[in-house]
This record gives sequence, structure tokens and C-alpha cells, in this order.
Amino acid sequence: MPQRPVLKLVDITALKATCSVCSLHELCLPMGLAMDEVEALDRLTERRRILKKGEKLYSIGSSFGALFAVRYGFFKTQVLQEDGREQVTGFHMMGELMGMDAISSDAHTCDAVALEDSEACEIDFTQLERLSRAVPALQHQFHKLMSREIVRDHGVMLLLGSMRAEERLATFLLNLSQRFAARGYSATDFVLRMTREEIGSYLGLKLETVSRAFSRLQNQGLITVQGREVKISHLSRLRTVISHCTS
Amino acid sequence: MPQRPVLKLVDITALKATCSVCSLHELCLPMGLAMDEVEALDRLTERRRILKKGEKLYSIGSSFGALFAVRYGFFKTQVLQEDGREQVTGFHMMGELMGMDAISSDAHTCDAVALEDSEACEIDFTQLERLSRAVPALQHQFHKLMSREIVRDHGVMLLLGSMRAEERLATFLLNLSQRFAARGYSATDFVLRMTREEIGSYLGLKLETVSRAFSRLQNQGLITVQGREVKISHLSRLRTVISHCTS
DNA sequence: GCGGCCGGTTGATCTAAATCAACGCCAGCC
DNA sequence: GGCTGGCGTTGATTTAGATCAACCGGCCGC
Repeated sequence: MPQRPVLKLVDITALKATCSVCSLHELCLPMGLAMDEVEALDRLTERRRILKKGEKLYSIGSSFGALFAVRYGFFKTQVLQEDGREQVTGFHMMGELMGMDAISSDAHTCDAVALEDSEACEIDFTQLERLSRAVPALQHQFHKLMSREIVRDHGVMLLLGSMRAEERLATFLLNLSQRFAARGYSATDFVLRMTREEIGSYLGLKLETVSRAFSRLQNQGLITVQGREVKISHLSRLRTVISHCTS
Repeated sequence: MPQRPVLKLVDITALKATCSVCSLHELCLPMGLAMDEVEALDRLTERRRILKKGEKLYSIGSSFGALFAVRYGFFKTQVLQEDGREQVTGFHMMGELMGMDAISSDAHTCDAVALEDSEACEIDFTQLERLSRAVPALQHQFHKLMSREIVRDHGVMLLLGSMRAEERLATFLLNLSQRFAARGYSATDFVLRMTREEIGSYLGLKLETVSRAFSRLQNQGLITVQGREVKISHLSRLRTVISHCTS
């Protein structure tokens, strides 16, 4: 299995417990909080949602009451248009916060679908606002996470607006690599949780184009792909693909 | 001049004054606040930034200390890549909040450029966080505005990822129309503040393609364009362009 | 008044990616 | 064990938009 935890990971019972002992501490909402503050946060996140592959965490139009933090597993979020066209707006892995799009209208504006068996913490939003009024560090961390989402989206807009297929795929792989690395997994060997079609939707490409881009990166000796298993052979050279592609 | 205020607008001295008397009340941060709460907000927004066309409100990399609310005028925000390619990430008109991308890293991640002579309120972010801890309605309104930004970006991602040129332009025009209308201006007659190239960058198209798309919409009798003056002759038919284009 | 430049339009040609199509592989299931 | 359907790859062809190029009109500065 190409994904190897490198950080010490707490055992499975601890994983089932609260923020205070959660290994995602440094990625998620509790970051930077004092012990007693984390314990207050614990009380907001008692509900867990366990999902099988393919199940929805929430749907477009459903009423908004809580944010979700990915505990383990993998999600995609997608928006759709009247005519059925859909666009994957993001992939979400452990420690990442989902559902912030719903605050503005009190209803979810996208579907969140588990791409493998997953678990998420449910964080009541009214209570989160209440607690963050009392805990400045939590308030600020929450604002940072919302802001990060905006920055991430701008990055995707740059990608969709001005990159060619190969650059898009390289950018996507490097982003995954960096996020896996931040979680203690290998930056170079990982298994994709999504289909070529989902990658294509996210990158604004058709699945055939994604497949060809994979093959081309492989022929250039930058990566090895076999289905969903990816090995990045040259992280630094892969970086140079972006914006050196052609023009 | 095709842009006619329809709402009552306060006179120019009032416009120069505080949130309490600002005509953008219902669009901006003060929305939903009680009178005394708005007055507290006033104290955070004493600084004004007046910019000539072309000047920058802030730049990529500059340190973050405040958000900005557009008072009058028009801005674009853009991100750029090492190789110089740039992407317009948004256009911002009065009542809209800018700079939220900078919270996550304490530094601005995009340039904000005035597209005409403009003015913005500077809102110290530390103080805004402090005040919003005391005023739940302000806290919630701020969260809504950040969330709206995320939703907006998802919409652009959908556009960039799955629409054809004509649909993209129609979507863009309808969005402007709706925002002008919300501010008491005509929904059908307005003057664009940006060049074809800037529109193109925002929509992921080259300027020639934007120009041709304008011409095609005009030939279909949906709009009238003369340079930057746009008249939407068939709002509802323009809406059907989106997602009915071909496929 | 004139020249130059910027922004915009339009035409001709090129090209990256979409589309159409065939095929291979594997997993799950009668 | 063989069948089926989903997923992925690859090839041939088409096409939307990019690129290259010419031209127009208005504005600014000299």
C-alpha cells in the first residue's frame, strides 16, 4: 500500500474520541487553542457522521445547521446547473472543514459525497459562533480556515482560466502530494480516491484528456501511474511542468 | 448616461460620513445591526482610502491589517503566477467587502486595482474581530459575507469548468445586471468599467473571443453593445442562453 | 493639427482539447 | 466459470477557441 503514515498516529479508540486527542489537531479548528478551550470545542463536536462510499454528507438545498470536519476518508463537493451539468468544486481529506458555503444562505449550495467509507465530526454552527465569541483564538482560526477556502478557490480559478491540460494535472497532483505530506503520508506515493471523470470535472477537462495527460506525464518520466496508484518520481521536475509547458 | 440611480441616495456629504448614514447599509457589514451597534462599527471604519483609476488598494504579498469595503467606484482583484500569467478573480462594486483572502496567511494573495476613481473604507481586522465577539449580529453578517465569497467563487469555477464562451459572457452580464439592480441602478443599461481583456481573463477567454461573443449576442438581438455601453434587450432570453447554447 | 497609442472589432488560420469509437481489465454476481 | 458493467486507455476525427493579422476610431500629448 503506497500510503504510509509517518507521523505517530493515535490508536483507533483515541481517533474515535474528542478534539483534545484527535491527531488532526494541528490542521483543524483546534489549532492554537489552549487545553481548556479545546475541551469546550469537544462539547460542540459530539455528533459523528459515518458514511459508506457514495453516501452524501449533505445535499444541495438541504438546510444548514452545522459544519463538518473530515475525520477520516475522502469527500468530493459538487455544484450543479439546471441542465444537469455538474462541476466538482473540491476534494476534502481529513482535518478539512466542509460546509462553509452554506452559511450565506442557510442552505447547502453543493453536494458532499463520500468517495470512500468516511467519518466526519458535526459542528453545530450556532454553538461554534457562540464559542468563538468567547474564545478569540478559535474565532481567528475559523476565519483563517474560511479565508483559506477562498484562496484555494482562487487557485482553482487560475488553473481553470489559464492552464493547459498537463499543467492542470501536474498542479492537482502536487496539491494532493502536499496535503498528504502535511498529514504524515508520503508526498510521492499515493492512491487517488476519485475517478478520471471526477478529476476531469474538477480540472475542467474531459476524462479522456485527463487520461492522456497522465500518460504524457508518465512518458516524460515524471510520474508512474497504474490506475489510481500514483508515484511521483520527480517532484521538482513536476513543478517545472507548471508554466513551462509551452508558451 | 445609461446608469440611473433608482433608490433614494443620500447627498455627497452623507456619503462621506459613517456606516450609520451610508446608503450601502443593507449590502455591507452593518446589515441587520441595531443603531448602537452600527455606531460601534463606525469607529472601526474611520479611515478612508481614495484611489485614482489604476491605483492599487493593496498588492500581493503586502501585509494584512484591514478589510476594505467599496464605498464607490469599481475594483478588480487579480492573482498571478511566476511566469507572469494573471487571472482576474473578481470585480467589486460598492458595498462589497475585499481582502478576505488575506486572513489565512496575514498577507494579501492578490492585487486590488481601482478601475475608476474609487473610495474604500478601511476596517481594521483585529478590531473587527474584537467587535464581532461583542456583537453576534455583526459576527454572523461577517461570516455570511465570507461564505458568499466562497459561493461566488464556486459559481465562477462552474463557469470556467463547463461553459462555452457565449454562456460565460451571458452569465457575466446577468451577474453584473443583478448586482447593479441590487444597488438601485438599471438592471438592463450599464457601462462596463473593465476592458475586454480583463473580462477575458475573468472568464478564461482571450479578448478576441470576448469581443466575438458580444457580437454574437448582439446579432441574436439579446443585447446592444457599443464599446463599454451595454443594453440588455431581453433579460429573460439572455438567461436561456446559459445552458441552452449547444449541447 | 497631427501622430501614436490604446482599446475594440473582424477575418483567416491553427491547435488543444472535445468527441466519437473501440478495446482491455477487473470485480462482482449470477 | 462466464457474463456484465464500470473504469481506464488509446486512436481517429472534429471543433471551439486561440493565435496571427489587419484595421478602425477616439484620445492624448506635442
